[in-house]
Amino acid sequence: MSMDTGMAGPDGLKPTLRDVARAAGVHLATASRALSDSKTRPVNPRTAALVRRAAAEIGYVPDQVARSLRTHRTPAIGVLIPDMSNPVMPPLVRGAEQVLAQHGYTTLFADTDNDPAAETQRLGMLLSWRVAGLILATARRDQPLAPELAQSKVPVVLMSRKLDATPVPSATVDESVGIAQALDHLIGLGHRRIAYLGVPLWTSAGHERWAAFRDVTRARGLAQPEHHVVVGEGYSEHDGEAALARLLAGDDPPTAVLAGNDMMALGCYAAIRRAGLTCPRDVSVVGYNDMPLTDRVEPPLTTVRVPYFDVGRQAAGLLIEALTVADSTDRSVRLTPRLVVRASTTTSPR
Amino acid sequence: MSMDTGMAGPDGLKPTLRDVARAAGVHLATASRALSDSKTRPVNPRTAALVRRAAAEIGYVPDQVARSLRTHRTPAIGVLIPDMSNPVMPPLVRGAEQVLAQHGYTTLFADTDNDPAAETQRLGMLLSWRVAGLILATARRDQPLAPELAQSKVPVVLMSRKLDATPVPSATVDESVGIAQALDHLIGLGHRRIAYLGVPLWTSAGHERWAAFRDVTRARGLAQPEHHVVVGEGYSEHDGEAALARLLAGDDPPTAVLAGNDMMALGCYAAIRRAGLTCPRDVSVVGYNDMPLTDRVEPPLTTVRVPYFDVGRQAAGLLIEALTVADSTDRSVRLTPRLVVRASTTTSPR
DNA sequence: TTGAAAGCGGTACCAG
DNA sequence: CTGGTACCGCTTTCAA
Repeated sequence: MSMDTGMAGPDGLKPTLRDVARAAGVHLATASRALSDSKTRPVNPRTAALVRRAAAEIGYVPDQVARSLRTHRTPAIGVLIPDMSNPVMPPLVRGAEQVLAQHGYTTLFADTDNDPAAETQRLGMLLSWRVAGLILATARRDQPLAPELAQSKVPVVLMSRKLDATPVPSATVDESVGIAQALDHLIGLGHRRIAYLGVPLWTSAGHERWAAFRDVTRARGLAQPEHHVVVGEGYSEHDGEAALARLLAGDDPPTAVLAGNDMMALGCYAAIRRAGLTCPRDVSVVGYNDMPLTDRVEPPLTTVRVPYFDVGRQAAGLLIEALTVADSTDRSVRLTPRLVVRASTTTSPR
Repeated sequence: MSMDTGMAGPDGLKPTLRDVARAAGVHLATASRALSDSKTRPVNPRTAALVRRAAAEIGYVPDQVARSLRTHRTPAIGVLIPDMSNPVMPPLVRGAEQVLAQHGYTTLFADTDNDPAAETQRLGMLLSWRVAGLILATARRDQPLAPELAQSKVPVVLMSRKLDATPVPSATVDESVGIAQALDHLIGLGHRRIAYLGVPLWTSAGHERWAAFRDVTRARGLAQPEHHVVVGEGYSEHDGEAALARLLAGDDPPTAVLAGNDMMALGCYAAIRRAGLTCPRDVSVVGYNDMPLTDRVEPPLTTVRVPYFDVGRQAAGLLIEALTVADSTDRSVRLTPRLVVRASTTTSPR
């Protein structure tokens, strides 16, 4: 009842700064300064060494929780991901985590499983931790930022996403470049009837790819029949297959297809095969994202390679900047994708 | 210079419990109890409602940092991953995060990039947060647990890994089942000269697969020439290709290959092609992990499907159990993989 | 350069 | 059932 209260004994609980101070024979405050060699408060080098040695000996690990409470600075960043099994996510997260850790930040990870309820729950979790900033890969183009975020002052950066209405800093990819490269490649091969099987428009990337397809085809003077542009709610292999199957059964089947992602492109392979045709001889196919193994399918997929790892790094970089630099104008970063030509595209049959 | 210090004004910084109490016209302590309706301390329902409404109105979010400091309970779990771009990792992480979040825990994520230095750094980070527990997917079979962990009392669970010496709870897969199924499949097809191109032995999974291969071949009475079992430091597609190329150029080339992972199996495809042979006609190939798109390569890969998502869920479950149940015997969980037969295997040519 | 002391935002024990 | 209050572990003024 006398020595068990705050008692962080040598072999009891985790050693605290007090234990270090006692072991080094200095005052608590001195120990603090010695360990966090603050430029502002000088400490006698010999004392500092003493303290540091004592700390090491008793295995002292500073308590980030206590520190955060006191300083109001929480070196932790929340990262919200819609679905980690989407192959574009791992490199994004990996890039972000790498940069964050480099700067001393801990990554608070949350996978929302594309579920709004889960997203709200996770967001509350992260916010209650008083994270210094947030990286969102979950934003939907047409939806506002969660109200909790809007009013809280936590800096937010969007990763591989953008918002229509609200200007939030973001690291994204210039989709129009990817689409233009893909289209010009096909056009160069003589294709004129090019279909677009897009991913849903509720992500900024999906919307931009779709818009770019329309813009570029128009700019190149391609009279694109409306029904050759199909964008639905799905983005799976099956969605790609179904969409192309319909077009191939129609009056004026396309000679080439640009898919909104690689899985849909692979679905096109199936549709082509099922129609008794061959890719690329009868129909050329271009994918998007260059996910792993797309170079190993048959035929190897021509696709747009997107530097997601760098997008992740940049997103983290933007956030760090917003956290450190004072005036940090709301900057955004845009990276450039690149078409990778493989064997799923060839000259137009007609 | 005057209102930026600790000022938690109504429209200034984040509202605290004090603001809530004031708004509701009750005492700080009462507000605390009302919001965390603890079973032990009864609160008048009307008061509670009052407080909750006030909290909602001023947008109060409890400070997890302050709470943790006081309670010594930190609802956060550190998850250490060797490399998120390894296709087995995303489902593992996703599964773990899902369960952790379900139980109110925040996931502190760290990717060590397979770098020991980074691992130490990340571990320190997580430990300084006083995480309630740790999930490690980085453990190397033959290495002891990091000393920081050994002495700290933080519960640890290994995910998809095990340790030789130290008994640490783990969620893993019964590799011997996967290997046995693969081998029996090949043996059933008439193969007798079966090579094993393994992943490195420093993961428990790698070691177990290798050991299982030896055990099962012996048990089935297959006289396996030593040089048909090749295990090196690499596990890439190229490593698989090189290894098999060597065997195919030798005296007694195998008629079938069991690879330690899918990428190596795909490397085998290349080696076979390059040797002027055909898979599966001349050489059958079996992979391991069933990573995405292995069903779309040519020929579709026969491989062992491993339930990594569930392994992740189980790992988190074990940790939760250790955190809640008192006696929590150091349990471990072992899931069962399953061979998926596709087109890269067929009857032995001789 | 170091010691003393005041909290950060909560929780929980104690008294009323 | 509610009010008062001592802290959790650390940083940071203010004095000495």
